[in-house]
Amino acid sequence: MQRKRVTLDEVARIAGVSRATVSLVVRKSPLVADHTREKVEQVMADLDYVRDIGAARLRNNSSRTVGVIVPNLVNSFFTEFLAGVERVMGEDDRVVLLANSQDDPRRQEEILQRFRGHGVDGVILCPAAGTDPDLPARMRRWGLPVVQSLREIGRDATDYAGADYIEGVRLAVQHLVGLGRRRIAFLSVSARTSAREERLAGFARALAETGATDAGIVEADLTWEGAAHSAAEVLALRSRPEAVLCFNDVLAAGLMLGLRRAGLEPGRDMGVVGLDDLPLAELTYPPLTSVAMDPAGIGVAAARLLARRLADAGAPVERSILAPRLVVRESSGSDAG
Amino acid sequence: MQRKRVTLDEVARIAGVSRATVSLVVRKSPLVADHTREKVEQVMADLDYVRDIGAARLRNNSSRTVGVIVPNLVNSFFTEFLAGVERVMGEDDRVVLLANSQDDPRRQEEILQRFRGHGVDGVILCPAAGTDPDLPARMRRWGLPVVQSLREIGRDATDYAGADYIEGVRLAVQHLVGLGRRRIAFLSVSARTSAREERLAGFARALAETGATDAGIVEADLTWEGAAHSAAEVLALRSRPEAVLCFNDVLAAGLMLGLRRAGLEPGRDMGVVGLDDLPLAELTYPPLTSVAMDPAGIGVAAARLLARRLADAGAPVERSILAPRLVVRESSGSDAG
DNA sequence: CCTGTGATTTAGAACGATCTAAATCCAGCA
DNA sequence: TGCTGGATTTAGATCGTTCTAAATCACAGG
Repeated sequence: MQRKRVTLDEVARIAGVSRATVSLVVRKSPLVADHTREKVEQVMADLDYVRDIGAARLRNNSSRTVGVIVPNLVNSFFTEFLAGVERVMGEDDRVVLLANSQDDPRRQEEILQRFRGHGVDGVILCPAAGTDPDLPARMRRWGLPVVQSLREIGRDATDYAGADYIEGVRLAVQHLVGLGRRRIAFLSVSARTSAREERLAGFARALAETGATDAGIVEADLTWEGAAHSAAEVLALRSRPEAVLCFNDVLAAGLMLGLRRAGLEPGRDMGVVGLDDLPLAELTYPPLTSVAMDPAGIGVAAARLLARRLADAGAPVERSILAPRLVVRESSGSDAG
Repeated sequence: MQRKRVTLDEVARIAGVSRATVSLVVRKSPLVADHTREKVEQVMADLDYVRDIGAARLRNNSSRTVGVIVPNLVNSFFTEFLAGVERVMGEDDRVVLLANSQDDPRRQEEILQRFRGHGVDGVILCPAAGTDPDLPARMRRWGLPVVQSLREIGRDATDYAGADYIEGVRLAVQHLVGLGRRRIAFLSVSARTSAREERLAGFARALAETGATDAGIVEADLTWEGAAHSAAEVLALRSRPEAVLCFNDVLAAGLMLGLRRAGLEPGRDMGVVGLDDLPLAELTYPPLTSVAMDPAGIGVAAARLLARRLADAGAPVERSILAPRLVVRESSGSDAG
């Protein structure tokens, strides 16, 4: 059923040149004479020739394929990230192999093996929570270039693209303190990742800098339902917080729902700030104050880092950290309030 | 720099058997004797052998790779769809090549050529608006199996997985009419796709069935900002609608924002119903009544259809249409109101 | 001890490209 | 004419796997 492929050989035969010459034309080598090139290109167009990249890779070791592993696909943060990666790779005539680790290191391992089997040129990895710290070293042993992104295992083990979470948290805390809300709680997630640690560290540091008080740290599942349920826990904290800073916008939106169910008005009775500034932030009620992390930009940066590493395997390890930006809406409460 | 691959040959040499035998072991053929199999498997594990799927495909024509083309990645509808596809493919030890057409037929064409070059076994396509109706036929000529999903070019040209949009719209209209809201407007998108046509057709049919009146059709960009702006247009319709049915939840959320800006209370002053039931629907204020289309389930169905077609190229064309489910929240207004 | 049979194993040719090294072409010059 | 050198072109090996067809093995039966 499968129609037989048009091969270099056929093109060569019909164009009356050798296979090697056609190969040179395909690769746009300057070695071929103009009239030959034109003739060959004409034939390729006529026959609808499509170069078999797998066969090419077998010989020259470049599949123009990169793998991307994200821990989930429902949080639009990762999706926008992915869109950024995909755009750059597409421009560069590369193709993205996508896989979802579901934040499970075992699945992640299987995926990596599959990627190896497919001969990917490199991988952009957002490591699953609980990933073996040895992974970057193993990948190096495999000869598989990798860029970590959004999260990180073993600092400086590989190139890395992310946002400055610490600064992001600082912006949020400063904003709240500026509004007069000094008792601040943090709504965190349970999955242990570098992103979590950084945000928590940033929280502690920002409290110290601004002199605000730590009203406590509450953990929730990374779903809006989980966050909604945690509202009770937040309200039961020894010293009732004046504001809650949330690990991300999904949690923040869920928390606001939970607060409202408890009869409170987010923004007025309790300041709520998210992190990430997903499109969602604008649509909640009240609109959510958040810190934009530009996931698409991070994706672009990660893709560029990988492209650079593929071009030069020996380049020094590089980190690309994007600056966050505070987006004030209504959920943090107004100055007057 | 790139570590040399461990090949079948090496494994064979060390295990003291032939390349062919190792190949049989890799493919779990029942032809090899148990003690041989064990010996070879041991060596493979020791050497960390990874089979080169590209080389395999070159010989046997199965890359265990499928391409997926979606028109965008920011709408979480497509992401959940993708997650469903990815899950099934992963279980089946296949890998997903992802690409984003940005609803541009030219980009889509480039992507398809790239996929062809990579030797994908098949494609799951959500055709870009404005795709040449001839595309399915061309793909057939290429010998490239395809399943269309979510949208469709040329009914019955290929396998198709989607939701019953017409029924979904009917559910929504019936619900609104049941609440006593009989003058209903439709907030649509501008991009011409089969999804749009179906929903519009469903709207007309549902109006006829229920005896509700068509308050008009308004078009917006497929962004929440666009929908927010269109609120004015909705309010200016000759006969002011009692409810608005929206092409999807993103538009519905934006519309509610626009209505509130105009001083109206969605749900009370104007019923709003979305389609798709994204996670977002629960987080808007008021929570959005919507029709669940189960995008992940559609993704699963699409993947299964493709797997089936790959197993049997001659199978009859099949359509897999999921039933929608109305999810009543508050934005449609209460019975009492 | 030879032969037939089913169970295993294998040599060697594919697959479709790229690479290397060498061949051929062609003008310019002695 | 014959030689030289740069510009083009090419033959043939090669990448890592699978396929085909045939070889080999082990053992039962005669």
